[in-house]
Amino acid sequence: MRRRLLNEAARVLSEGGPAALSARRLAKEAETSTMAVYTHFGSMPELVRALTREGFDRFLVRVEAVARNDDPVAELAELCGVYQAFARAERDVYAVLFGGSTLLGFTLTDEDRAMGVAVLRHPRDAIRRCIAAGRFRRDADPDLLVRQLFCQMHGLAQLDHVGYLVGAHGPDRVLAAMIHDFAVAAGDPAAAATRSVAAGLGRGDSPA
Amino acid sequence: MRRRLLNEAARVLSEGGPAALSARRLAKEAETSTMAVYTHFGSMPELVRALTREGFDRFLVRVEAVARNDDPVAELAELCGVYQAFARAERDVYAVLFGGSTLLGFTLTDEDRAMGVAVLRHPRDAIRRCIAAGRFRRDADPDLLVRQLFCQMHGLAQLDHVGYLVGAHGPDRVLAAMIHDFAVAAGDPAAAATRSVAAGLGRGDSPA
DNA sequence: GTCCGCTTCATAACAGCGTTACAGTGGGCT
DNA sequence: AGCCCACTGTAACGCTGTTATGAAGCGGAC
Repeated sequence: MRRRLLNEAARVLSEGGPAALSARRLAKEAETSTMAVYTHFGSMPELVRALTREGFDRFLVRVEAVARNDDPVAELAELCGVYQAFARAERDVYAVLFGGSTLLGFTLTDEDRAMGVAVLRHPRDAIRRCIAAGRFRRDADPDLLVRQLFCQMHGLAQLDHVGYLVGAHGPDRVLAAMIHDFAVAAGDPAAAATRSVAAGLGRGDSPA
Repeated sequence: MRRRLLNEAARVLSEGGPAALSARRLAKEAETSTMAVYTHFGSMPELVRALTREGFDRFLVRVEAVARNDDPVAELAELCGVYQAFARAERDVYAVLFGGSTLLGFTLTDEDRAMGVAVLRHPRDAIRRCIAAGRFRRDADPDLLVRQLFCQMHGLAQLDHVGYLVGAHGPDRVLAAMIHDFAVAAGDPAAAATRSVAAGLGRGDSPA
């Protein structure tokens, strides 16, 4: 029943948006009563918490699927592409994980956020390899840089979601430019950055 | 009454957060009945819309208060500082303006978003002056760059709000680094960028 | 002055929400 | 068999946004 409630919750959320997620709606979809929510989760916010944990897991799976290769800048670009692809594929879940969406009063705990921070290990390692490979400056600070990149990726994902990135330059164009400029500012030659970004974003699922 | 309801709404929102904003609570605070909301606004979402319009206005006032000076990169940095200061001063309003917060079912219309996009005119003009002054590359695209900067500013503001920017490097450090790297990638020499960012963020209200 | 019309507000109600108290109901273990 | 415990259906409480209804006040016309 627990599994079934979570599955229905994910389905209702993706099909009907955050407003459609209610205890009574869930009970109807799962062919049970609202009590099932309280025996298995305790409250609706706790059910949402379970949803976020699965969301973090799926996010981590995508990120870990990025293969290590001999061009760390391309690898970093691919990680960014995966980030955007996840944000688009699971808009409403992403909004809860990183966008501050409360969704029935649920708010992230420090422990929840730790799961999000844990994902940053991968881009930070990629940045370290960029430094080791001589692409980024030797005195660059991976911890600071990964935070900057995190802000850029989240800002892009959410502004796109909310509808602010319409017009001349779409989100894909902005994404490529941001990664390119990020690498250049970190020390990568412009031509090399252009090549690696194209290679990284071309690999795997396009965020489009 | 209309004014009074809006004032009380802004107060309740800032004091009690989004969850505290309800028609009955508003009616009690403004010493009237819930009907007042419907005669003056039609619905609660429409009242929220009125709140957002005032939010956009206050945002624009802050941005327009940034004085033009002979260092366009510093001016750009100051604009970024003002952006962060506004996001922190009016967290919940900002979350509705740019963060996709629904707040009683309200969602932005294209017209609403146009008010947000209008604010971007100022940083875009600053970027143009950076190009004209020879600080940024002559072939830089202001429209693309301002979108990149927008993403960075929003990502920083919201990740800070949600609580993801704790630890070694706080939001102020990340902000300075992002603007610096943004300028460097656009063509500004690192030393000049460092100086201008320090000057721009030092001016006016600190985002801290 | 008196009446009309219009705006505005108070009361009460409806449907929905999360949540809870209570009364089973079923299956597994002794 | 008997017992216990996890589970669930029903109904209710207090909250939400919203609406129907009626009353009150105000401004202008005659």
